[in-house]
Amino acid sequence: MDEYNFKKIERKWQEKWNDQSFMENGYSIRGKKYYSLTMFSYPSGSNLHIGHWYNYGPADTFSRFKRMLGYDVFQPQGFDAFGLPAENFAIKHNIHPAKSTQNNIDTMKSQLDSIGALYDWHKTVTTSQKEYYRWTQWLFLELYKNNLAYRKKATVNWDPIDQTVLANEQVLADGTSERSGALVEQKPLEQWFFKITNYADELLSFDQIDWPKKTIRMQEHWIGKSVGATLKFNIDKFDYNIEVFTTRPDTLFGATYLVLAPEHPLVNKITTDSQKDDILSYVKEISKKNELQRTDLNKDKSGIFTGSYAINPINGKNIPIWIGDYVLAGYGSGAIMAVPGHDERDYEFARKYKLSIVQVVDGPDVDIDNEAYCKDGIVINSDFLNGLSTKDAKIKIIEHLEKKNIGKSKIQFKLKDWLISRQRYWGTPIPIVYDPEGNPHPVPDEHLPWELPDDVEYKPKGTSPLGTSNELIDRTEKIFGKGWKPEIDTMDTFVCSSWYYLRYPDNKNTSSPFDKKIINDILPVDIYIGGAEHATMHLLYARFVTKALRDLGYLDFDEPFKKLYHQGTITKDGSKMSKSKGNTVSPDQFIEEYGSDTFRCYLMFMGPFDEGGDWNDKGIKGIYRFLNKLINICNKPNTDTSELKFQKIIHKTTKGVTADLKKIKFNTAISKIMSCLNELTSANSLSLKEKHILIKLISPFAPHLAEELWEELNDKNISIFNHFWPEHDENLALDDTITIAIQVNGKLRGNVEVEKDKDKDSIIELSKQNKNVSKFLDGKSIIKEIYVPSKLVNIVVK
RNA sequence: GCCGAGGUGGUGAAAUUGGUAGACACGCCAGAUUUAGGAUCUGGUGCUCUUUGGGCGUGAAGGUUCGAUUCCUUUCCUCGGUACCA
Repeated sequence: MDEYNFKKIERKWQEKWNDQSFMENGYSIRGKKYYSLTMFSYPSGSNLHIGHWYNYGPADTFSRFKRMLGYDVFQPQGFDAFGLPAENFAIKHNIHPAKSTQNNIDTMKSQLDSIGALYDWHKTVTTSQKEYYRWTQWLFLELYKNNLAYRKKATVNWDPIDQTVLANEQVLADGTSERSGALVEQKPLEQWFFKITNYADELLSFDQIDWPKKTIRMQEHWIGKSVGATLKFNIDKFDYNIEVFTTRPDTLFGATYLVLAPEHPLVNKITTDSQKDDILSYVKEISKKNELQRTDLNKDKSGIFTGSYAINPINGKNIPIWIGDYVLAGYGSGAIMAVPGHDERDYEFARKYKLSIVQVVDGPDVDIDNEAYCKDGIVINSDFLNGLSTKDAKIKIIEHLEKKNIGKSKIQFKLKDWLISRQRYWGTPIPIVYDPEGNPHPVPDEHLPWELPDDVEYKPKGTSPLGTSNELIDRTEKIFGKGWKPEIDTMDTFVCSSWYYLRYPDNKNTSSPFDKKIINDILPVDIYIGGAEHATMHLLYARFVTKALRDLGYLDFDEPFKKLYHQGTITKDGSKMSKSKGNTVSPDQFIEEYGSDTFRCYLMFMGPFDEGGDWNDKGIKGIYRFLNKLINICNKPNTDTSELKFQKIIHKTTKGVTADLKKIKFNTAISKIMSCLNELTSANSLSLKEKHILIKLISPFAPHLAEELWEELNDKNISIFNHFWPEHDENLALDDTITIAIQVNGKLRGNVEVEKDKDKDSIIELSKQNKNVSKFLDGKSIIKEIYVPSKLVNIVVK
């Protein structure tokens, strides 16, 4: 090759790879399936950013490697095309979202081509197309018919900017919307939910999957299982009772007051007249505060006495009932029994309001005058529980409570059902209609897809845009009868993405979402590569949907993604790239200057794939030099047989690169090839055999250049990716001589080069003779001689 | 606070059953080539000293060991996640 004309080469091979007949030429399917998936993207209309490249480029390198190892690699790509940005864009520019989305997809697709990834484009999906959302609607109806989708009035997270409801997962810790940044409000509305809580326990089992530990931890934490008991407290002078959940029933004798969440329904009913004013103003004050402000109260809990007393069921004592902001309405029953002696929060509250603290657990480092004792120990001051360990006391008291019918053991989850309705336009319509009495009915199959109407007023005004569509209303009445009304909410886009990986393999099926046999053959996904930010949303929803469909008989596996890998984040000057910070780096100028192969290699060379790194403009040059070096080496004259030392270098490199690639260690794999090329520069000539190996080693990293060199030096019409990955010859990969390090008292004093099978004694003898070593031995007595085979000798002297 | 990951040259980083710390690359220095610059090539490049050699060095302080980036204890810092879940 004369010069590295990457523009020409890259354009040429991107076209050829899109030609299915070329890619099938010489390719025999080798029977081992490999489903390699990256998280599909939202078609935004602007160019690909570094994040896309850092996800898709390395993932493609791994897929190509797997293909060359003989796997039948399935690597699809598609578009998560419903969602707010398209709708907001439509509002702003007055373009129909369907149109702008399609434009964006076209741009995005050609952009994706520039990465040069081997995508099975004939298996693509676009979630906003009716050919796809028809089956998202099917999914909804299947769940609905099987009691896994339901409607209820709920206090929900309302985003006042986007004018829609958000899932809990979309509300950030500070109480703002993940999307719009608005402070989220609480609003009671009729909403659709998926019953993900039915699967809470099974979702906690990660036995079958190879996922990053931190992601598993996050899901565990999100699901939040805790084991304890619920118990009922009667209220003195009232006919109500308060139910609480506790993980420490063993400390019931130490419960000295109850606390209700300010929103608890009994608050109004049990507040005594003397406390009414205080309680009302407190509740009012709390309700004005948003989530952020309430969390900020962290350090300073507040509360008010209701004036009423509950009766501790275990000892009959009257204990005051308070309301307090540290009790959450949304967890458990919204009420707690406070055991200040053995709970930090209750302790703090009790101290502040001078409530009594009773110690009921004893342990080695108890200091009840200064802090709560929250550890296990021996139960005291608790009548029949005295002397038991807290563990045994739990069992015993639950038995007792159950017998007396005042409590029972209970497992509580933090996980809530998945709220899927959205008051927005650009999403999958919920295929439900209401009869004149207001009862919901599924839209029958023959009317699916239940199409998204066109004649809507997009502008958000607090009710769903679909409500403005005359067509939808007419359609509903025409099909179902006068007085029938359509559901006007659409689905959360996470519903679309919860099953797209099931649709790829059978994307053109018009009679079902997918063929069971096809799916069972190719799923689960063997490797799923994407950002860690989806840990508790998409990845949890997808697991739920897979399990639900399994139980409904549509597929036979338990988990969608066998192996999960999170690529790291590429930062700029130490912080995340974002438009608002103005620190984004566009790949375009680097592609222009160095080409796509160089760019993607550089991303992989920067550091470990799962750690990401900080972007530096300068380093990319080294990769460009490296690829040019490869061209120079391939340009060297051909000989029949390469010199032995060069053969050895290449086999050693093959061994190392293969091992690194299997471990997804792209950075070290590339550095090994670099070292290899550095050594090969001194060769006057090389055989084609060695050149072929070299090109293959680089091919997953720089696929365009490799194809071009391959075409030049080998098969004219068969892609290098239809050939097998090279295997190294172990004998050639090993060195004949090895360098042994010589230490005296653990300090390096010299080296000695020996044949690889030299015996221990003669190596030690040779070491002692080393000039620099011997001077550290003079006049000393040798205490110990340590020999680490093929590594080092350590002589210990005194 | 809790959970997870991490801290190694001027920079990105290598180094795993504990065995030559800094591979590979950027940058920098010197040389070659060039009218010059750029590009390319060759050599050097952890710090330091009394430099054919030595001392120090993987956030800090201890410990185990013939030998520690690696194992143990204590501690500091950074990043990601989470946040009163009873």
